[in-house]
Amino acid sequence: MLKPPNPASPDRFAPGETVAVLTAQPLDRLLDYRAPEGGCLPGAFVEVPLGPRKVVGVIWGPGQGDFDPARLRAVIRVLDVAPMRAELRQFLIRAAAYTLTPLSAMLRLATRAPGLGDPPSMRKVYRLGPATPARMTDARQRVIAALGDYGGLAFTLQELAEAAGVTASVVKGLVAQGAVLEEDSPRDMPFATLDPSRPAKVLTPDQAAAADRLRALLRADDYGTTLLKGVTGSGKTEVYLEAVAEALRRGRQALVLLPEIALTAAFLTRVEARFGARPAEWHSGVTMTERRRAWRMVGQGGAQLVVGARSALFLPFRDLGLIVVDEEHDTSYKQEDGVLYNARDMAVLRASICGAQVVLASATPSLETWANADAGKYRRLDLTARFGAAVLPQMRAIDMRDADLPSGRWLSQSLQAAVEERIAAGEQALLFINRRGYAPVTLCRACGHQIGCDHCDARMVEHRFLKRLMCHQCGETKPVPTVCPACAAEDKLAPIGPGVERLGEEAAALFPQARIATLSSDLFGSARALKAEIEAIAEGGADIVIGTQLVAKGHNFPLLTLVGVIDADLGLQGSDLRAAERTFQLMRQVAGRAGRAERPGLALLQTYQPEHPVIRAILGGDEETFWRSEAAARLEAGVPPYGRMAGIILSGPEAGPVFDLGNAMARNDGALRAIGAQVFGPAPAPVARVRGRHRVRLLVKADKGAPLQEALARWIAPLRLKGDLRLAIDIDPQSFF
DNA sequence: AGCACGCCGACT
DNA sequence: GTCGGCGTGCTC
Repeated sequence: MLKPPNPASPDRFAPGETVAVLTAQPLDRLLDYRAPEGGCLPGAFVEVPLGPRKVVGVIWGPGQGDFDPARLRAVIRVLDVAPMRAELRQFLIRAAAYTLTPLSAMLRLATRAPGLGDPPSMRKVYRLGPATPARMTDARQRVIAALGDYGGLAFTLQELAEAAGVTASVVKGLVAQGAVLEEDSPRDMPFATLDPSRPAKVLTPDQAAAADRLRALLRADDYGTTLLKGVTGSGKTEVYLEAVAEALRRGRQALVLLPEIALTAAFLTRVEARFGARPAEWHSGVTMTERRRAWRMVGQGGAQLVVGARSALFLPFRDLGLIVVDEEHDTSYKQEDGVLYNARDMAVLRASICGAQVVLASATPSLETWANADAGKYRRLDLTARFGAAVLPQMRAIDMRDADLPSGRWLSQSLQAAVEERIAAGEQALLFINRRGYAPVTLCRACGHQIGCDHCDARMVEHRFLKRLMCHQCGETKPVPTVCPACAAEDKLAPIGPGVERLGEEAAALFPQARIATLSSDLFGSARALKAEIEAIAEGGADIVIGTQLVAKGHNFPLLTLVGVIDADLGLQGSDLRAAERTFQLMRQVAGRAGRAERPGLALLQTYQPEHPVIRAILGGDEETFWRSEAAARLEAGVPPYGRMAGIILSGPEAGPVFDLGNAMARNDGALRAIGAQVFGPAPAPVARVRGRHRVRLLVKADKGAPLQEALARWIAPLRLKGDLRLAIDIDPQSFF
C-alpha cells in the first residue's frame, strides 16, 4: 500500500530535488525522479522517462529515497495543465483504499483526458479590424456585419464564413486589407458563463421550501449529504438546479451525474433554460476535442457546471461545491470502468474531502441511502406533491392466474380493454416489459435443446429486428439456425417467452388501428435517433408505446395515462435480497410515467402472485413500510447496509484451476477470521462463463464496523496468480448470492 | 502496460 | 544448428 502524500510536502520542488512520481502504469508504488529544470509543484502533471518510453505522471510528494540516487532520471517536462489539487490526490488515495484498487488504476481514471501531453494548441480566430477595405463588396459587407452583430466575439474561419454566407477567400481578402484581424487564440475556450440570477421557474411551496434548505446548506461551504426524495413529476430537477445556482453564486463548481447518456440532451436543454448557457458535458458520447476542452476548463475554472456520467467524478475540479447524483438508486452507477466502484458512494467521499454538498435525488432511493437518512447520517427532503394538478397513478394488479391466455400471448383481457379505452380517448398507453429482443429462449421442440452462447453460460436471445440471436452477456450474435444444433431436427426451433419486439407484434395484431412505437436500446442506431423518437412520442406521435427499462428512466410523456406492466414478477424470483428492492423501484418508476400532465394515470401490473409482499407494497404505495421491512430483513441477514460484504471474482480460461484457487482461498481464511469475517463459496459466479472465461465467486461477510479492506488485503497478499488467472475484488457488491 | 530476457519445439 | 513461442521480471 502506498503512503499518503507527505503532509510536510513543500510548496515547490527545486530543480534536481528528488520527487516521488505516480504514473498510471500498473506498478503499485511511486518512483523517484529528479525535479526538472525550473522545478515543479506538488501535484504537477509531468512527463517522465520509464524504461524506453515516456509516460504521464503526477508529482506525488518528496522523493522516498529508496533508490540509488546515481541512477535517478529526471522529469522530462511539466505539462501545460493545472496541477492536481491535494483534494483530488487525497480522493484517489481514499478511493483506492476503499475499493482495494491500486492507486495507479485510480490515477488512470483521473488522467483519461485526450491530448493531456499536447503542447498548448492554438487556432486562428478572426475579429473586426481597424481598416476599411479599399473596395467594399456585398460579400465583404456581410462579413463585417456578422462580426459587428456579435460584438467583439471571435470567430473561426469556418464559423465566420458560414455566418456571413461567404467563402473563406472573402475573409482572407479582408484580412489582407486589415479590415479583419487574424489572431492566435487558445484552442480550448472557457464555457459560456452560466447566470444563476436568471429567473427560475415558479416553484410550488413544497419545492421552494426544499430549494431554500439546499441553498442554506450550500452557504455553509461544508460537506453534507441530502436525500432529495420526490415522486416522479414532483420537480426534483427544478429543486436541485436551485442548489446548483447557489453553488455558482458562491463561485464554486457543480457536478450533476446522470445514470444514462440518453438523458443528458434533455437535461442540457433545461440547464440552458435556467442559466442561459450550456454546461460542460462529460461522458463516452462526447468528442475527443470537447472532452479535452472540458477536462482543461474544469481544472482552470472555465467550466462552472459539468453534466456527466460517473467518470466525471474524477475530473480535476478547481473548487467543487456541489455534486448531484440524479436517480441515485440506478444500478448503472455501480459498474466497472476497469475499477469497481459505486459512483454514489464515491461522490459522497469526494464531497467529504473537498467540503461540498451532495444531493442524492430519487423517487425510489436505494435502501442504503434510505437507511443513511433514517439513521440521521444524511438529511432528507421530501417532495410530496406532483407538479401541477397531476396525482400519482392509481395502481392495480391483474391476477394472471385468472387471465387464461393462449400460449404465445401476454396481454390479458383486462389490460387490452384498458388500452382500447385510452386509445379511444386520444390518450397514450405504455406497455412495459423488461426484456430486450424478440424472445428470450429459442427451444427445439424435438429434443428440448435451448440455444446458448458459445462463449458464455447464457442463452441466446432472438432479435428479430437484427434477424439474429444475441448473447446479452458478451454481445456475440449468430444467425437463427433452421436446424437444431443438438438433434439436427429441421424446423423444430421455436421462440419461447416474450421480449419487447414480440410484444410489439402482439399489440399490432390486437390494435391494428393504433400507432405503435417500440422503444428498446437495440432498435436505434444512435442516441440521437432514440431522442428524436422519444420527442415524437411525447408530442403524440404514437398511441401505444412498448418499451424496456429505457422508458422507466426519466423521460416525460405528457399524454400517457396508462401503464401496463407485462410481467411484474420478473425479478422477484431467486433469493437475492436486492431483488425486492429492485422490483419495487422499477415498478414505481414505470408507474410514475402515467399521468404526469393534467390527466390522472392508471398503472396495471400483470402478476401471478398478487399476494407477494413486494407486489402488495407496490400497490399499497406505503413506501416507508416497505423500506422498513426490507431494512429489517437485511439487518436480520447481516448484509449491507447493516453489514459489510465483498465479492471476489476469480476467472480463467479453464474451470479447474479457477476452482482450485477459490478453494485454496476459502481454506486459508485466517486473515478474515481474525476480524470475525466469514467466507462463502467458491461457487460459480451468477454468469459462470463470460467471453470464454470461467468465473467463480467467493463472498466475504463481516460486521459493519470490521476493517474489511485491511483483512482482504492481508488475505490476498500472499497469492501468486499463475497463468491467465485473474482476481477482482468487488466491495459492496450489488448481489448478495 | 510495454518491453526485454530466457529457456524449449519445428524450420532453413 | 537457428527462429520464435510466451512465462517472468523490471521500469526511478
